[in-house]
Amino acid sequence: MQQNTSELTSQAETLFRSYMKAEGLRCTSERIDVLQEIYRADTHLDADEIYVRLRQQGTGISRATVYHTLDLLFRINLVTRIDLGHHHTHYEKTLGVANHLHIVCQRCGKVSEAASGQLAGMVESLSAEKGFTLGSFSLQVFGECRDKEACAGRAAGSAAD
Amino acid sequence: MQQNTSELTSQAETLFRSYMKAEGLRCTSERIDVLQEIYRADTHLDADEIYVRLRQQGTGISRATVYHTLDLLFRINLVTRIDLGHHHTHYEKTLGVANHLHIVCQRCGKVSEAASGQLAGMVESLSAEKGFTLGSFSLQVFGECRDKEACAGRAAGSAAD
DNA sequence: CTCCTTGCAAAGCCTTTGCATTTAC
DNA sequence: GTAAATGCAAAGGCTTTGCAAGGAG
Repeated sequence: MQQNTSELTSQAETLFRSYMKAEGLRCTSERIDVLQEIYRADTHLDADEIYVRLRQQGTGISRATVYHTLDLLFRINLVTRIDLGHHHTHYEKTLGVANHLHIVCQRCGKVSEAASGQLAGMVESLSAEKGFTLGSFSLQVFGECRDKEACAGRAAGSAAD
Repeated sequence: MQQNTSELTSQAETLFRSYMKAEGLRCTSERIDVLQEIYRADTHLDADEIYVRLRQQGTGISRATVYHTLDLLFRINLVTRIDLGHHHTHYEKTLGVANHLHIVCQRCGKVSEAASGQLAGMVESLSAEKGFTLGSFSLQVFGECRDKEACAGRAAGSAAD
């Protein structure tokens, strides 16, 4: 069911190229770089993390382009926007992982994930009932770790982005 | 099943007072005002909308206090934070409406809601499996209105907050 | 060759913070 | 009376924007 990373990445790239062609937009190397970076990652990233990673790889991309591209990729549903309560947006791939949710501890800030195909199906049918075509969804759960020791060991808010 | 607004508001206020007492914090009129404003509303509001509404009612509250209070109310799970893709946080009451999701059209910006007790139950049990105590959750669906006419009639992005 | 994109730097906007004053308990 | 909370204004940080230069189709 779950596909591997490189398979997903090339699938995303193929889709991206066809969307771009369909809309008369251009496949620049910067856009491909951002797309690949998100699909290579196995977790959610924020705009600056994407920028820094690309710069470290020698790409001369600018922040403005990263933001522009992220908007574009979100619009065509290749990336999903999520809000982990850190007051800035995080992004993650849409393809291949569209059935999970984020569990954020309000005490220590740790972010866990859980997956459920049943959940995805339910979201899909609720959207359909409302006359919507589903692109992507993002579900955040705010609560507290039951394991107080592990939780208390981390500073609130400063934890895992 | 669904409770009326004033009932919910007083329930929230009672809970608020007991939380404050338990933590040695104070029940100021500003905090009560913010809480009431959110529970009176039948939709999600952003920080500035809350600020403006309270000022219009003659309250001399400041923005700083609105933000502080929103953090506090979120921490004790009396309000839920949601991200509708507008790059700033929206807030809504947690009590009485904890089982719904937001459906955001990426073309026209319209926000619809759908409710499902089954969904809430599933989120609850997924959280429990991961060792988490559920406080609140927020689920946003991004997609497109199937009714193209109604959708095209609104400017993208600028619509319903 | 044309028009979309990029990149820089500045502007914008939401949110947080420092500190003196006020206030709940 | 005392610690907590408010309010103001300034700072902070993420994101967007204007415009000239560059590049894909």
